Amino acid sequence: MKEIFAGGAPPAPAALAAKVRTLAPSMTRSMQRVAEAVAGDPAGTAALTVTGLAELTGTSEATVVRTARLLGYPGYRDLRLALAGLAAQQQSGRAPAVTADIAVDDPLADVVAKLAYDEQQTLADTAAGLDTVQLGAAVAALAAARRVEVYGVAASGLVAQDLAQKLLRIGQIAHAHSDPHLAVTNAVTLRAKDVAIAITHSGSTGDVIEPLRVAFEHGATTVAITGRPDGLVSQYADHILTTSTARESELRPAAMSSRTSQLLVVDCLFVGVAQRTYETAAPALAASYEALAHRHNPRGGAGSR
Amino acid sequence: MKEIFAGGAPPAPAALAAKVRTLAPSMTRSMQRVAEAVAGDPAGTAALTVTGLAELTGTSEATVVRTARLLGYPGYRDLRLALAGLAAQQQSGRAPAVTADIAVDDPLADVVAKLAYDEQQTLADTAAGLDTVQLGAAVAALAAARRVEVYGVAASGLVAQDLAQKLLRIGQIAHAHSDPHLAVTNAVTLRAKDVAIAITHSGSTGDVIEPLRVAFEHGATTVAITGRPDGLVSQYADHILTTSTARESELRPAAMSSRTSQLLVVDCLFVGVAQRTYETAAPALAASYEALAHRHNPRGGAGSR
DNA sequence: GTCACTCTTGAAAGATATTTTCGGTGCCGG
DNA sequence: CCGGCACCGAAAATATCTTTCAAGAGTGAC
Repeated sequence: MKEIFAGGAPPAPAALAAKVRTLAPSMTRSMQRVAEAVAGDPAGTAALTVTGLAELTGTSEATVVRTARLLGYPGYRDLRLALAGLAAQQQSGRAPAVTADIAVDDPLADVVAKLAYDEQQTLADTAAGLDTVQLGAAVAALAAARRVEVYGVAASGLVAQDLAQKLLRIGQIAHAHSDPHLAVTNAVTLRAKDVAIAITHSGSTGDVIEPLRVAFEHGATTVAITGRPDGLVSQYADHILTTSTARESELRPAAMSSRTSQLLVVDCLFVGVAQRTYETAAPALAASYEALAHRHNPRGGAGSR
Repeated sequence: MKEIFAGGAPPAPAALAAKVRTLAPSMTRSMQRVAEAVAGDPAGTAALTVTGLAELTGTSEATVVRTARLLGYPGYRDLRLALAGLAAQQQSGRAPAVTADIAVDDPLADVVAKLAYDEQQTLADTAAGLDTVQLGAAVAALAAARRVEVYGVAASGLVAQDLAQKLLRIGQIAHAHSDPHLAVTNAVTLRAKDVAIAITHSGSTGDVIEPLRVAFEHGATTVAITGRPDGLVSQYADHILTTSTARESELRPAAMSSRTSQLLVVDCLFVGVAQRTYETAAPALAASYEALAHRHNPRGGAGSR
């Protein structure tokens, strides 16, 4: 046998190109061709079988295997695996361009990446900026509430509904209102120990502020979820939960990231309340799950096929 | 800042963990064991041959190959290459970061951090697993649609509304339906060139499948947004957009992460359509913004104070 | 409870891919 | 011109992967 030397050094990940250069002089012509192909296009080479690579380089399988050995791998199979790893690394290496804004001519793959990245960023910002003291106070109020009313319009209206749905599932009496008139009508009936929550990104949506003001003046505990803690809505809020504001653009309306941010806050509220009222929340969650199970058609779903 | 970190949307090989989670429910027991081993230790399994992995998981070679196929690879060889790539990526990009589940006695700060992290993870998984070809097809159908109807109930109903709201803002005729009866009634009126979209995490929500089926049979283009691409809903869908499935727990209902995932898909659809119909979408967006401006009380809101 | 049926599974045969063997070829120096 | 030597590739040998097939497990109907 030829003696592989190299002190039995295990497969070299990224150092492969360097190794090729180092060992090139000690290689025969055919092996150099193989090594060159490998170093030049790891990704492409990783897709080939021994035979394929042999043909590509105009050599034979035996030579390919010999080259792999010389590079320090037990055989071609292992070289190929290392190559796949290298290719993946190179791939992930060049992909930081997602910070750019979304353009009209961006391919869909870029759109997906950028949106995902932006929303991840929004989540991180929101989590970092959320005041846990205020959150704790809001959770305490909710956990002790006799009744919860949530106000929000448009995109924030959906978040309001989401919160109400969640609270309902853990046995709280909660409703969401998108109709400003009905919301005010509803707010009038609130008393102490009731909780009113207003959700508005701008902090200045009159249709949402108004019911919160009424609730506030009737003695209910009020919470504002807003991206502008200095907005008008805060005047009538006992507890203020701040959502983050991400940059927006023509193709990325503000509603998109504010919604993500609001939903995280809502989730935090929900989990917080569920923790506090665990005794009743857990069975309620289980019960609602049970009750809905039959609505999901088992065929083609559960375990089959 | 708190450093929740994120790491943008990972490329193709990284979709593997997400894919395993998505497809796990539709796997047989033996295949699940294999998938688990693969997802749990990519580096370790990449070093094994079919036989080795079969022995490790206590199954047979055939099962290993079947699992590889289910995960979308032509055979075990290719899965192994992907695994090597994934391992290399994990190696270079640090942070496996296995966050613990949310406990009843977690302090609020932990709850916030865990929820934010989980949702970030969900976003990354969704982006990685989203089929841009299917997405492109769905976008094309929407852009050319005469009318768009979106079906969803409960949590998915809110996502449906979100999509409808967005499409409305760029001048499309879109509506969301949560009432199963009305939804079917509505679906009957659809024709070719109309688009129907069903949103269901389980893929087996009868109340949502039914209207989609009707729309499908009436010649409309149908799209399913689901976490279970093998579910019943897919039978009536021309295009299937897969959302990711995160692990859930008692205090973290599935609805939470599925909603995050669904919303990302919806956003991608929206931006895609906006790009395609930029000529009409841009002015429509601007106009709707203008029309709502006066609803935001200037005092204490916009820039003052 | 039993039967009929489908789905799941692994053993083994079959097909590919990789590694090894072995002999041919060309290049030098004598 | 000839023998020695290193290099190389065809083909055999081996390892690995894929497919087939029949038995076992589970399930629903009656």
